[in-house]
Amino acid sequence: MRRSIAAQAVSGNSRLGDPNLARLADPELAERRRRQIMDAAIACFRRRGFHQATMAEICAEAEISAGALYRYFSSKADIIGAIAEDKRGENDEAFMRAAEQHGFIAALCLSARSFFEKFAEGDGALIAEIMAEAIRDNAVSEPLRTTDSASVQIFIRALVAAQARGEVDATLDPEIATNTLFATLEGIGLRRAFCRETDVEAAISQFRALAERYLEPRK
Amino acid sequence: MRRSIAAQAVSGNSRLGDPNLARLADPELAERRRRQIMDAAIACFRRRGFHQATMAEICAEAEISAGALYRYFSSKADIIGAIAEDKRGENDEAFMRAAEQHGFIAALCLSARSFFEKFAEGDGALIAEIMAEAIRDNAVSEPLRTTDSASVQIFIRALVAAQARGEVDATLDPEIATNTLFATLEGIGLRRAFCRETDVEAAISQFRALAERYLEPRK
DNA sequence: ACCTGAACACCGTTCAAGT
DNA sequence: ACCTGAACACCGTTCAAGT
Repeated sequence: MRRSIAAQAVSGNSRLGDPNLARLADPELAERRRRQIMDAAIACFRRRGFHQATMAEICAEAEISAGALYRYFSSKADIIGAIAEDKRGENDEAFMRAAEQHGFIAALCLSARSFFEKFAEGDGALIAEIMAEAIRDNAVSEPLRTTDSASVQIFIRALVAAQARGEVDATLDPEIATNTLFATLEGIGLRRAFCRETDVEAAISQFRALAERYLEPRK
Repeated sequence: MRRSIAAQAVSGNSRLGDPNLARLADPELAERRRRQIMDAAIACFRRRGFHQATMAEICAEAEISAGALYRYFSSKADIIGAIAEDKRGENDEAFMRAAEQHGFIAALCLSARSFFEKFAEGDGALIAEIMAEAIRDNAVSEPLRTTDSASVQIFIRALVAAQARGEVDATLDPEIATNTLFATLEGIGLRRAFCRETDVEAAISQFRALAERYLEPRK
């Protein structure tokens, strides 16, 4: 998902304080270069993984020199952080519409599908690597948490609406429940990738069964 | 958890076919050296992470030369694989006893506690890195899956017993339910590490609420 | 300002030489 | 057989020099 420069400026941009990147004159060129490098890096990371892919490969793929790359990203970890930040929130709009039209659980399963499809396409290890890098490195996780929070807020709103409709148990704390759902989604995706199970439909029905029982109104 | 040489030989040992390691004469020395290297690596990985820790550091910590290390492990990934394999199943015995005495869900929360404590102690990134490495590299994941299967089998047996007692919904498929519980455990641990939430009690109650609702008998 | 690419520092792995 | 440690191949990052 491409994001406008305005959107970049609004959300937490970890590069603002970087002295190395402070003297970029043309913001449009900067955005184009970042996009160019990120696209190249995505291709390389998917092919070989974050730690296997080399900066030389990314430079070749982006048709740029190493020196130029480091004008726009301060490190390899910075690139993966930007990629992850960019990918999050892609499905938020689709989720919101689906939640209004088909209910919370149906919308949840729609998000689950697009998430599980990434694992089936072989992005599982990359997602785990991003996770590891984010847990280890605050510089990676901080901007990611900002984006994550935005998604969580959207899901919380939809969950509260579903509780008001009686679709979801009203005694659940909306924030905890949302975080739990996000956690189970990631957990199921990672575990299935670990077990080499690539059936997306099976993953969705596994997640759906869990979500339905968790969210079901008690009496 | 230290495992006997016999146990090593029984479970899937990925080194058997390695030509480099074929001519180890004294199996007792080999086991001692492997232990020595793994303990040193655990210390280094915990301090600095899998990719940050260098082989030189591990060699220094283990008081062994680089050449000697490579007699017992074929690569850095091989070491993390052996560590992960070694750590799995540590709690299986404790779980089994607790399941018989205090019921399935209580035993589950006991396992959850020791798992979440690892995250609180700062092993979250390492667990994610092991996950990533296992997803990416079959040589890492194969022995891990063997150990994982053994744990799953134990939990399945306890789950079936709990279903027979009416403690857990009998319509749940035991294998799917067990895998789902493992996935949610990992997912909650990783997500909380990502969010920098280190409260173990909160993690357990989050997991317990999910597990209780998921497993509760329907009518 | 923006870029290039050689140079630097470092790290995983190997291998000739020693006991 | 078991070990050492220098050497090798490679990679992330920097920086002097060019436009």
